Amino acid sequence: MKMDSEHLEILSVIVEKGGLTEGAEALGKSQPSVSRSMALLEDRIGMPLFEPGRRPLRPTELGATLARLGARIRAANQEASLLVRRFRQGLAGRLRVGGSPIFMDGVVATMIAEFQSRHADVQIDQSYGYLDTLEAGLRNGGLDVAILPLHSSQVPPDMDFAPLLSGNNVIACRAGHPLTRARGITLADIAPFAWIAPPANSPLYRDLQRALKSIGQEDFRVNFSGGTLASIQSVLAGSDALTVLPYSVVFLSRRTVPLETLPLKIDHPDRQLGVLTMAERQGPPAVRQFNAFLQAECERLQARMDHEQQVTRRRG
Amino acid sequence: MKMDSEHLEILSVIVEKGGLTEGAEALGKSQPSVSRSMALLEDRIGMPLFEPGRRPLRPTELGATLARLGARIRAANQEASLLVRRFRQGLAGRLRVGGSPIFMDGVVATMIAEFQSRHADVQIDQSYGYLDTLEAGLRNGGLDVAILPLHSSQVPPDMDFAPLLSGNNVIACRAGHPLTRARGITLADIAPFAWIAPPANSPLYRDLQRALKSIGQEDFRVNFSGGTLASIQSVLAGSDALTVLPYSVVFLSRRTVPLETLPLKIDHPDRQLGVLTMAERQGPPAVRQFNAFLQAECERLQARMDHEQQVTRRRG
DNA sequence: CCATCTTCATAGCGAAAAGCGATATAATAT
DNA sequence: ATATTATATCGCTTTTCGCTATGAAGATGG
Repeated sequence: MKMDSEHLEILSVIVEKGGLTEGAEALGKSQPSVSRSMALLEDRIGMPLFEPGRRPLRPTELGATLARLGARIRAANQEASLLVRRFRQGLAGRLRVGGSPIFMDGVVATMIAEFQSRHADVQIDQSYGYLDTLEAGLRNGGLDVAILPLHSSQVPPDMDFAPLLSGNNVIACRAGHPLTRARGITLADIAPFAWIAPPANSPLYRDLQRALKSIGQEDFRVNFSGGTLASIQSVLAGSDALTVLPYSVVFLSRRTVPLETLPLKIDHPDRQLGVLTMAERQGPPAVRQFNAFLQAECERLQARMDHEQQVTRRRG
Repeated sequence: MKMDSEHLEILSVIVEKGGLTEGAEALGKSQPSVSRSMALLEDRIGMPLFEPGRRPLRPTELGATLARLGARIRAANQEASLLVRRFRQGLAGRLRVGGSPIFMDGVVATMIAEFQSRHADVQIDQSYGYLDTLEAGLRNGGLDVAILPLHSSQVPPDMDFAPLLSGNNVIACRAGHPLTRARGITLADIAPFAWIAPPANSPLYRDLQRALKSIGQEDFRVNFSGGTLASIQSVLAGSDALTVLPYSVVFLSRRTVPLETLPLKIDHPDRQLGVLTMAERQGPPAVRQFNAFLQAECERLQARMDHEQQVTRRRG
């Protein structure tokens, strides 16, 4: 014998408030309405919920016990309402974000921290991957957003790509590296130094190949590879090795790691770092909030980077 | 924004069963019905509960979270149904029973133990009092049943009185008391012995006065008064004092306390021990169960007492 | 890649319920 | 006794619920 949860909730309010009239007011309903609801409930269970013939309506033992259960139901319901409200505002939910490792670690992670502080109940699942993996993740619903460097021609037709930052790569080295003292760097200057290579299947690795080829160095010596950004930073800072990194990563890393960029023009790929999402599915509000947040943060970052480059250019 | 608890319950079943069709079946409803309920819920909260365009219907993050809350609601609802069922059968509830102290302690308490073993979840609140207190208790709803000795003329018009046992009083003494050896007891025989008196305002006290008057003894010496049955039994068993008790109390007490009754005919009041209840209000099932139980137990007790008296009479 | 199967959504309709205001009735207070 | 307050009932409309029938859209298997 299933009973109406709504009725139990009404009962709990009536018992709590101590009367039909007050209960009805608290519920935002008319007194006759709740009266009839209770009459219906009493009919269904076939037992009185209130002591008969008492004017300050007093619940029977059964009524009081059911009212307690009604209160439990009401609490769950209110929690549900609250949850929905927070969800709508993007303050709750789950956000599955995947992206290329270096950029995720070097740029996005710092922004996620800030995002979390404003949207405390958004759970973020971060994962790493390159275009094919991320694309599949978006398609099968395992991923809400993907963050990676992409050229507009590579964007699948059923997806949207929102650029965040220019994809400029630079050659990075430790601060105080011998090469940073040279004025005009030549191929011969960099030839002696070993290289730190990103994972062999990463776009960044291909960028490295291409960059070196563009300045005439076909062959290069790799002394470290396969590490995530944290390892790369450590090796970079502790040796005279060189590597190729997105400028944005170097820019942000310098807050904690003493790095510099070599004033060497390399051929950087015609790509932008950006956010790839499914076109139709605009996702839960938390996703939209996150995308908007990333956009804003990256704009600020881009401005700071542009400013610094002007200063550097004036000086150098 | 209040949401329909019923919808949350349906959602929880659907998520649990893994599909609309199976969920509908589990709920005993048609598939279109639950489909529409979910559509309605989605409209109200303005967000999707299920991933769009997926055939083995999969809930969104929000849907899954709400489903958990729905499961909580459903559990409370089921508990309520169970409670009602138990209540209807008189297996749960609260029973407030008041009565005259001696009879409650000596007879009713032994029966309550048996009742509790069959109706485990009936909580019994016992209290003591005489006619006026008990009547008031019944009237103001503080008491479900009252158990006391009453003459039919004393029954208030708005109440019912169900007799349980004849109200015969006897003079009780310890087993092996000097008087029990005498054949025909005279006034002179009992004159030397002191009396244990029930509380001065109790009917039993008036019975004592009346009984002694009926056998010619106007004046009597009281050496113990004011105790409950347990005390009276102890004093009785440990001294040569006499007292007046309902025969049923003496009968049952003999299982644990060595008592006898004097073969002295006393004028016993024209009353019966019985159950007084409000006429209209037939109370919750637990109350009815209890009344019926008392009735049956007392009938058995009466039969045993009648049997014993025949035996005694034949022997004596 | 097409046929088919399963699963879900929609339409249409009758019954039940929930909502309201007006009003009757009953219990307490004065 | 009368006034007051609290609850129950009535008549009515709107919303929701339930069903059957049917359409649409993945998933499946050749």
